[in-house]
Amino acid sequence: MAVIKKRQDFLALRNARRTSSRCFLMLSRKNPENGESLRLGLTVTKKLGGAVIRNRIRRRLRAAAREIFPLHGNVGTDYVLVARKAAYDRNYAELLDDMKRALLSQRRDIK
RNA sequence: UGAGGCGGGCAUGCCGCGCGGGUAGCCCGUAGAGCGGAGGCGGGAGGAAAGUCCGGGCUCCAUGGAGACAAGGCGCCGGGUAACGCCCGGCCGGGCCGUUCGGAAACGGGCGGUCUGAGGGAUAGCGCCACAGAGAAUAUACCGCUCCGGACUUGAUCCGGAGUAAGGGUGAAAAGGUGCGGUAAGAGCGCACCGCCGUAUUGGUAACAAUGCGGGCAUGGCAAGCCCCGCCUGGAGCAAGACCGAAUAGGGACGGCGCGCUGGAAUCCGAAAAGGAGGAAGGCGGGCGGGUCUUCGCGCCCAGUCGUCCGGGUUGGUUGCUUGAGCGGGCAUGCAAAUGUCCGCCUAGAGGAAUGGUCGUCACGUUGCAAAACGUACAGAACCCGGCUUACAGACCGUCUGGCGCU
RNA sequence: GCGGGCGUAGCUCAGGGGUAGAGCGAAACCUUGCCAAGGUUUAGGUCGUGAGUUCGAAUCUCAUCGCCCGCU
Repeated sequence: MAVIKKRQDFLALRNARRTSSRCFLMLSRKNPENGESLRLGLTVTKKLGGAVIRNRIRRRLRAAAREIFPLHGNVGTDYVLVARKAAYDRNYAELLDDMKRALLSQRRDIK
């Protein structure tokens, strides 16, 4: 699972399919350059808090993505998660569940 | 026993699965490897990492000297330090407390303790000091006080003149204070004490202090108003900078055409010291040279365009990148900050950026009979140090202060 | 990383040591058959917060909080 780094790549997702959840907003877009792998980008804005809070949110989302994406993610797709405040202290099991639902929802849209 | 102040260090630990970096060797993949994979091993945020308020190191840029100006900062003295606006010690001022002396008291002085101060200069100059008040920096006669003259209504009267800063009142501030003398009433007018100014001596490295002598006192406050004096400061910042290096636009060299003013060399044409072609060096002028200006120098530039050839910068990669004014301990010097010396130790180096979830256990706190539940601050390195400032749950150690209880 | 600016009435802003102001808005009244416009009057302020300098601070100084902007 690769990481989206460039600003341009993030901007490409601006008008993509979006699925809202309590902890995040998920955006996804088919990217033919990816081949058999998928890419993930995280957006955690300064609005959510200081460095400590932002780091924690980033880590939790990343840890959850490591578990869920290989099982339910769509190959050859760029995903971006825009974090929301709830990601800071939401129960971890619920966070995993949210992410799974979001991915399945996105998959259904493709079909 | 329970509070508060000050100082010091600590900042839940352990285990398993994950995450990022490193790694001698081994195994697998591969034609092979310095590449990739698996496992093992070792290590992985702070006291403030924060704010970016100061001071440095480091790196690059800038042309060298002299002078002036500007801008900004600092400001008692001595020491510490790489340096500082920081730290330590002292001086002086201010607040509070205690004690003592004088006094009827108010209050004033001495000594001690403690807290605290952006603490040079206000007789270098300029400026400001609202309102109130008679008068506010060349001080000032409103009510008063005193004396003299006059009036007639002969009195706690009125008018005029002179003297007077002791009293009233205003104000943040009324131009030394208190007391005695003195006087028409008063006044440093005179005297004593305190304060102030000057000066000498002594003590102290010094700030300054003590004492003597002289001076009736001339010198209101504000410089975090302008300013004066002394001292300091070149600019940018690791996105600095270095190396490797795609495409495309741009750069350099050579040649052609062409090129501010002046100047005219070599060379060529010509028989020629005539004339012509030719245009170099130099001069002048202009521009740039990291705050500005002046002066003396210095360096670079004063077109472009076409053709040929050549090497450098942006994306990316590598590096800078962690051994350092380092940390711990002992000893010595010093009141201390700190310094010296010896021994030991190596403790993050990421790059859209590593620590999350959870099981159990441990510590503390709250709730609860208990089981247990919940909570554990402020907060995340980004080149590195020294400070300052701000945020902060909790418990620990040392020290000081007064309270209550017991002996 | 480096640098700059702002914070004053409900809103937009003046005031740069001496009693906090203007415009718009709000409220009441007048005017009108009613509304608008117009007129008169009134209320409304920890001057972001905390210290310091000063007799006196919105103003000067320092610290702090929040917001905005620029350069690389």
